[in-house]
Amino acid sequence: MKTKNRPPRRRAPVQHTEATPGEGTPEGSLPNPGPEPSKGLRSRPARAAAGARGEGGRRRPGPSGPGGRRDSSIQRRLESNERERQRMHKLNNAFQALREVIPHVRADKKLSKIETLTLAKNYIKSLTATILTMSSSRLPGLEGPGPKLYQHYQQQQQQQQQAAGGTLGATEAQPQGHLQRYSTQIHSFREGT
DNA sequence: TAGGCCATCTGGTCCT
DNA sequence: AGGACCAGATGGCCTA
Repeated sequence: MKTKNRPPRRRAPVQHTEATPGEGTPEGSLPNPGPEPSKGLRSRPARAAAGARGEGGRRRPGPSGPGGRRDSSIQRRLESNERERQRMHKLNNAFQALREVIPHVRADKKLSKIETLTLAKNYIKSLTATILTMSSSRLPGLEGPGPKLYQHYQQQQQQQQQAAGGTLGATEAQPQGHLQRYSTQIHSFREGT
């Protein structure tokens, strides 16, 4: 496993799309839709030139005709790109928030996304097991062949695993239920109910 | 230099 | 209809 201790990289949005690559539109000559750091974005390094060469992004199969897209189509694409960028930024923020709450050994190294998810899953599993074990051990009348609550939990896990074809971690369903309830609560609070 | 990770673009599909 | 979501493609950056 490699170390990934590097400053966060950020790329400039490639604001192009109207001209087909190599079709006479000079790099960066596209209409700049407003000032660069618009829409609350922090400054992003310039990389606008890349787009005209088809960098970062699927190449279009070919020019659908001379001149490329219509202006309205270009505008929609640019807006869509911006939304996608924002969406990915939000996703990355969520990853960062997750990194900050999972304890891990390599505190000096940034966890990759896959590592973050894997650790989070295991962390939740261990916490769940701990809670169940502790709570069942403190409940009266649960002596006998182990904590019944935990047994029930394990049974659930097995059933879910079978239902999912054994490909998914069984614990996914459990936190989602909690999230669902939490989300419902948030909405209730917002609406003052 | 290869491989891992990532940001971005893009078109398709789903959802509201 | 428009936005969100998704997955493929591409290239940059970084480390071993």
